Amino acid sequence: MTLFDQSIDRRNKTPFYVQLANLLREAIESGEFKRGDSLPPERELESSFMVSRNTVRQAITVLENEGHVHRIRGSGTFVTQASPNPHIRIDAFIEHMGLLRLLGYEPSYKQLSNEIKNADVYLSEKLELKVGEKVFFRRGITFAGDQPAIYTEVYIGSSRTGGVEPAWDPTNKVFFDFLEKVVGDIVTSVDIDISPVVTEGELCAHFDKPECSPLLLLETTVIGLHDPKPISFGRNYYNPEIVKFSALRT
Amino acid sequence: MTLFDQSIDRRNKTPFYVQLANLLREAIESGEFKRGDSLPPERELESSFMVSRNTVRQAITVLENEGHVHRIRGSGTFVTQASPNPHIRIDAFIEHMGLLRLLGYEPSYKQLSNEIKNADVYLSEKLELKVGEKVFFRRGITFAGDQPAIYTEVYIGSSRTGGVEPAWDPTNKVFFDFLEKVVGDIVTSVDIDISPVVTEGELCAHFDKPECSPLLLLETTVIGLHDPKPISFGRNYYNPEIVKFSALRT
DNA sequence: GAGTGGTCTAGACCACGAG
DNA sequence: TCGTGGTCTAGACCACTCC
Repeated sequence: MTLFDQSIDRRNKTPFYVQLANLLREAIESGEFKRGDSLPPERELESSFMVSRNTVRQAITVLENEGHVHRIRGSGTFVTQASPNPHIRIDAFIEHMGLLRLLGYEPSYKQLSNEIKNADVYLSEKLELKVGEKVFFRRGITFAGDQPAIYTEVYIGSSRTGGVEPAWDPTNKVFFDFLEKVVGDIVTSVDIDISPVVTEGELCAHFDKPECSPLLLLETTVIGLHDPKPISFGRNYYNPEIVKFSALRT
Repeated sequence: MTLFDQSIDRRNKTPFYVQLANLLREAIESGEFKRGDSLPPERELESSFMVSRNTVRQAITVLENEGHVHRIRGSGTFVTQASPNPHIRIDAFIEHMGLLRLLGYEPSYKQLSNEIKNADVYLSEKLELKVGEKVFFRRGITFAGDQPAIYTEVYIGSSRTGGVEPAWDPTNKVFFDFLEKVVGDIVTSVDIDISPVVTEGELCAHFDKPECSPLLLLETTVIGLHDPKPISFGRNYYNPEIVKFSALRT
């Protein structure tokens, strides 16, 4: 089944450009187009798939943003890479359970505590609220099988929940869904600060590691749609033996 | 000078959508549109700036990819955030000297060595060449003022340079230009693996830190246009006190 | 129902790369 | 000079949100 044996399903509600991007991606991943090969020119795809050139360009843009291809004006569109590595794109919008499942693990979550705190100076800056204001705090460990993979601390300002204590429903495993329900807002973006840290104190026990083992810390600020104030601030410590992150510069 | 006081310069060779994106970005950064505000609807921008709606959409897509705005179908386009933090986007295409300059430091580079090695198994996989094949190796430290900021090791397969030893011209400070000249290829993308490590042995001396201090390691594989084989593989250790990375999930 | 962003078309001309 | 991707236009209809 090569690329041109297939076509766009015009009755399918999936946008044409998404369908075409999928076909092209499959052709790349199946090896029909190898690294360094050029893709068929846009005008050829246009006539072959009976769509407008803009639609073709939209499809190729999808692949470009994924890092599958790059375009050279005057020359063509070329297959970049496709190094299938067991790494998670650090800019991917994925929550912890799904992430570990993607890496082939059986994930589980163990809650360590769930309390009400008062915001200190650092937190008040991160969540844009007053020092001393009530914040809901939850922390826990996500396991990959029986290995501790991620230690998480999350803070949610009580003003964002209307003062209501967030009820974590264990049947609802998707953190962002939980967050959206709790604050009644839609998550639009997550700011991430990346830093390396070492295990010390409590962290050693959580990760069952000696002192001074490296961990990756991602500090996440979740931004919502309706209220410009951050929805939550969290610290996520990743066991580098289990969760490996990657990025791509193009 | 508000947004609608300005217009697109049609004699300017800068694409209209770039000009419009710049105007919108300035309006956001100047505070004319605050976080959570909605941008003017696309059809209003279309008529105000006398461009087609596609061009307006292209401009807004630029801002969206930068994380400045996000779109909600049926509602509008909203200013996300532009948390002005002194962090470097990890997916930004910037080399070390420019990066440190951006952070307000006076950068300098000190070469530690420049040698020819034979590829070990790990390198042979990364550079896609045979074990034992000749590789050029260079390592050094980039300083931020007088503080060590980045320790770098770079490997370039000798087959990619035609066997010629790369001559690092100290007047040419931009690494990618150097790389492109050396291998006669165009850099198209850089794969990055992100991991936390701790100082040990030689690294302690390079960074003037005690053992077990955290460092961020970015392993970079540089991909070129014409030859699908990687151009270079490098290890970059960042002092987290000086270089802070961020990412954005949208 | 009115207004918003999302998709799509069928053209056009320009800028660049390579032969 | 020719083929490529880059930009741009002026429409059209759909899907969704909000009133």
